[in-house]
Amino acid sequence: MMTVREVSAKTGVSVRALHHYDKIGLLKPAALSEAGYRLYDLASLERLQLILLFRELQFPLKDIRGILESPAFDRNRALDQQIRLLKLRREHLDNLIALAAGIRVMGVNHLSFEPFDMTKIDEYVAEARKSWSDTPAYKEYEQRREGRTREDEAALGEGLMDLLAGFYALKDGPADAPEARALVGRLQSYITEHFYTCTPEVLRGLGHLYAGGGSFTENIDARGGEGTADFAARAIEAYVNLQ
Amino acid sequence: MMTVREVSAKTGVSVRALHHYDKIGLLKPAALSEAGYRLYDLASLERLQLILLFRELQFPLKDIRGILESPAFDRNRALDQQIRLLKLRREHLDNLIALAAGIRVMGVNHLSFEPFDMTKIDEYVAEARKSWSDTPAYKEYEQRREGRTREDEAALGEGLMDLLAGFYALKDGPADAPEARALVGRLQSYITEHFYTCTPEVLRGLGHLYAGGGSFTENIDARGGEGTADFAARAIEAYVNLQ
DNA sequence: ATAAGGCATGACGTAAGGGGAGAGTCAAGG
DNA sequence: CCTTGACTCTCCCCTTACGTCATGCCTTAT
Repeated sequence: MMTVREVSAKTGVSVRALHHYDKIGLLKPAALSEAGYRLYDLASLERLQLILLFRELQFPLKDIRGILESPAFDRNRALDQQIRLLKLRREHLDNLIALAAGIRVMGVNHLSFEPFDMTKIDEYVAEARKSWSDTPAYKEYEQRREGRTREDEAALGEGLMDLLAGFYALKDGPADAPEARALVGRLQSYITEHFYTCTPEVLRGLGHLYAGGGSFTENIDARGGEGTADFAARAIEAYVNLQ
Repeated sequence: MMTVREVSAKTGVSVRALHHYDKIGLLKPAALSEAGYRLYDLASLERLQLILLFRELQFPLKDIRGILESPAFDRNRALDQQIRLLKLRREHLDNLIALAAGIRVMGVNHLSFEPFDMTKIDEYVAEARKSWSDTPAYKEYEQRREGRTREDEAALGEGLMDLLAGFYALKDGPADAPEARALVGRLQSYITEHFYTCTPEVLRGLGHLYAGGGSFTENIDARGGEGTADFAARAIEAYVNLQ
């Protein structure tokens, strides 16, 4: 667990920015100390890395949050888009270099504004953004998120984590045990009720997300116990297959 | 003469941005129509091109204004710096591409924040900025500009242009005629009084600027008449050489 | 135990415009 | 001559992503 200053030193992100990211819900600390100090873990760093990658491409922080929390989020697809965008911007820079060099040698007469044209990049950004936010599930999620305060959100998150932690007690039984299936059912209802309509497909996606070895896995295991996320994923898989 | 809309179409800069650049004195229209419409000419476009080049590198608009108006401004030096900076940024992008690709194939375990590090670029920017603003003449100029309103500035600019236009009447005589030398003297006093201490060296630099074929030349000739800027430059040269 | 430094919250400031209101202006057609 | 629609002007408030204090608690080393 690292304090703000340590994270800042490791990542180059200012302490103030971390405060900001916390406030807008983009990067919440993994825990709070007794005194209310923000404490971050490796999962936080991982998420921060992705945040910086999107930020580097001028994505609005709100969008980054939306993307990272999207039920459709797929790291590899996101990275592929990032790479494509970065390459577009590199091309853009090449054009600018050529322009500057052109002015340098040809003098004032060389008037040209195409190199400043960002429409291609902007279009790709818009397209990428749409590809993340255009699913009905995401729109629903966004909409519901509107009218909630930060406390509401925290409480809802707690509720979700509590449900997930419940898988720990069952993790030595079969993934399709009645208790496990019941818990998955409650999970699905909870998500549908508070976040977005949780279809079997979405549920299956969540299962993969939970067991994927990333920050979700860590957070869930930190709450329930080692293996919780993995069992939850298997229980979800079994549940969906038996629907 | 083009209206805001036309400039916007040609350059991709929004109308609102042109308003903004006008308000902060970064790019004033070449003229105003009867009704107060902003009218731009080729010299405006030329200046706008440089503005965009600096803006692309995240220079604050205030700094861009300072640089373009600096008595030490040298387009070629500026362009060389721009090219260097653009290349640094391209390197930065290359690093980011490598990082994204690395995460893509190596998964979550690949935690690294160096590619986000901008200190090298920031340092070069700071250095470049200093190289423009660190001359005593520039500092003086900046300081005097502080306490003036937009009207003050416009009036002072008018006064300067009036003086320069005065060279037109003398342009068929010798560059070192007594009238020409007197006018250069008044020009020097005017600049020293209202802008910055106009040493002979600075004066010579201004002469080159006026006759360089850029926006200065055009503006001066538009005010005085064809050949005004060129004669002014020659008169200044003669004046300085005879000091 | 006392000072120094880290941390928190809150309020305000900033840059570079965006967006819209309300009003004047210009060119073309009826 | 008048109207209409497209432009333009000047306020003025809004936004994003933080920077910058101010003020006060927390923690740690001496």
